[in-house]
Amino acid sequence: MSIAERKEREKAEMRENILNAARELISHSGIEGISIRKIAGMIDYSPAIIYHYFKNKEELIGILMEEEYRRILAALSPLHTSPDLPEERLKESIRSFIILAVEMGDAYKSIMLNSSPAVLAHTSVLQQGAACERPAIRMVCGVLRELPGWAGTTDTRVEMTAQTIWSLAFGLALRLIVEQVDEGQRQRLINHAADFVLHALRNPAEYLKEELE
Amino acid sequence: MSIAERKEREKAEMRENILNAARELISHSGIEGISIRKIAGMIDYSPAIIYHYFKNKEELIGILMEEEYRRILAALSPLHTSPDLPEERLKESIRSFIILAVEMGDAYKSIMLNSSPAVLAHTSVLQQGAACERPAIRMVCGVLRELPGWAGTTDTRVEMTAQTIWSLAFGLALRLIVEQVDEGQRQRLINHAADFVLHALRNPAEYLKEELE
DNA sequence: TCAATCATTGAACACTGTTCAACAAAGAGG
DNA sequence: CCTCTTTGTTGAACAGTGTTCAATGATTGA
Repeated sequence: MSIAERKEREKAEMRENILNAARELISHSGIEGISIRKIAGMIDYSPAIIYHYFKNKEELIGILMEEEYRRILAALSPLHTSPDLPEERLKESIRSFIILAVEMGDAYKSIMLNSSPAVLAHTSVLQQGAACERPAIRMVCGVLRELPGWAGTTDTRVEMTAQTIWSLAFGLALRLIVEQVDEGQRQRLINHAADFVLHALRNPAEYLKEELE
Repeated sequence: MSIAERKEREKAEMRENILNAARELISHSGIEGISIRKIAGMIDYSPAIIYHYFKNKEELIGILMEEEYRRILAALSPLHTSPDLPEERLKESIRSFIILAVEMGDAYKSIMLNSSPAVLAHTSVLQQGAACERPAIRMVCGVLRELPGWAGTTDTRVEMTAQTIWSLAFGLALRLIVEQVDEGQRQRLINHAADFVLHALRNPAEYLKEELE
C-alpha cells in the first residue's frame, strides 16, 4: 500500500501548493485580486489543473475563509479564562474581537458576508440555540452567567443578550473596516462600545425582570 | 436655446433609460447579476454607448446605490417627530431601521460595504463630528438629548453614544440579512436589541459620570 | 507486455469591463 | 445651401474572467 499512500500524499501536497499560491495572492492583492489563472501561473501549471483538485473557485476560497475563521476563534480562546473579573473579561473579549477583526480587514468582511452555506453553518450566530454550537456565542454566554445577579437567568435570555452584544461588536468592527477612521477615534469608539455594554448589564434586576414576549 | 435644451433633455432621458434597465436588472438578478452588456441589450443599444453617458460601471452603480441610500433616510424621517416620548421614538427608530434594512437585503449590504468613496462620504458615520453632516446620526443625537437626564451632556459624548447605538442596529441588520433567521426569532432579536439600548440609557447619572479619556 | 487509471494540458466556450477608430446624423457659421 | 464641427452610435478588438472537455502522456496493476 506504499504507492497508494505516496499518491495520496502527493495529491495533498499539490492541494496545499495551490492553496499556498492562493494565500500569497490574497495577501498581496486582497480577496478580489485572486483568479484561477493567476494561481495556476504561480505554480507553473495550466489553469485547468485546479479543477482536478478543487470543485471550483468557490470551494477553494471557502477553504481559505474557514481557515481564517478558525484563526479568529483561536486568537480569542485565551480570553475564556484570563482576567479574573467577569466584567473585565467581557470587556477584553469585546475589545480583542473588534481589534482582531479590524486587523484582518477585508478578509473578515468576506468571511462574514460572502460566505458559502458551508462556512455559514459555522459563522451564523443568531439562530435560536446557537450557543450550543457556536464558540463565539457560547463564550459570551459563559461570561454573562458569571456576572453578579445573572446566575438564575434562563438560557434563552442569556443567549439573546449575547447575540445582541455580538451584533454590536460585529457592526462596529465591520464599520471600522469600511470607513477610514483614524486611530484615536477608533480606540475611543471601541472603548465606548465596551463600556456601553457593561453599563447595560449593571442593573440586572431591572433588566431581567422585563419579560420576553 | 431651444435645441440645446432638447439635447440636454434627450441626454437625461437616455441616462434615465440606462438607469431604469439597470434597476430592473438589479431587482431580478441582484447586484451581482448586473452587467454592461445586459443593460445595453435591454435598451437595444451597443454596450459601448453606456460609456458615453457614464464614466464606467462603478459610477453607474454608485448612482443607484446613493438613490437607495436616500430611500432609507426618507423612510426613516417620519420618526423625527412621530411618537411623543423620546424613549418610544428611539425604540421605533431602531426597529424601523433594522426592518427596512432587512427588507432591502443585498442592496443594503452593497451600499454599506462596497460603496465607492463618493457614496462613502454620505454613509460613513463613525468620524468625529459625523453628527453635523450625517442625518442618521444626527437624528439619534436629537432623541438622546431629549431623554431624562441627558440635557447637559457634551456633544462628543452624545455623538459617541449615537454611534454605538447605530453600530448595534447596523450589525444586527446585516447579520439578519446574511443569516437565514426565521421570522419569529428575527422579531425577538430586534426587540431585544432595542430594549437593550433603552435599558443602557436608563441610568444616565451613573453612565454619564464616566469620563471619556 | 497490455490495459486501465490518473495527472495534465491546449483549446475552446461563454462571459466580463473597457477602449477606440470609424461612421453617420445633426446643428452652427458663413 | 453648403461646408465644418460637434455629437451619438457602433463593430471590433483587447485583456481579462471561470469552466469544460477531448486528447495526451505517464504511471500503475494484472
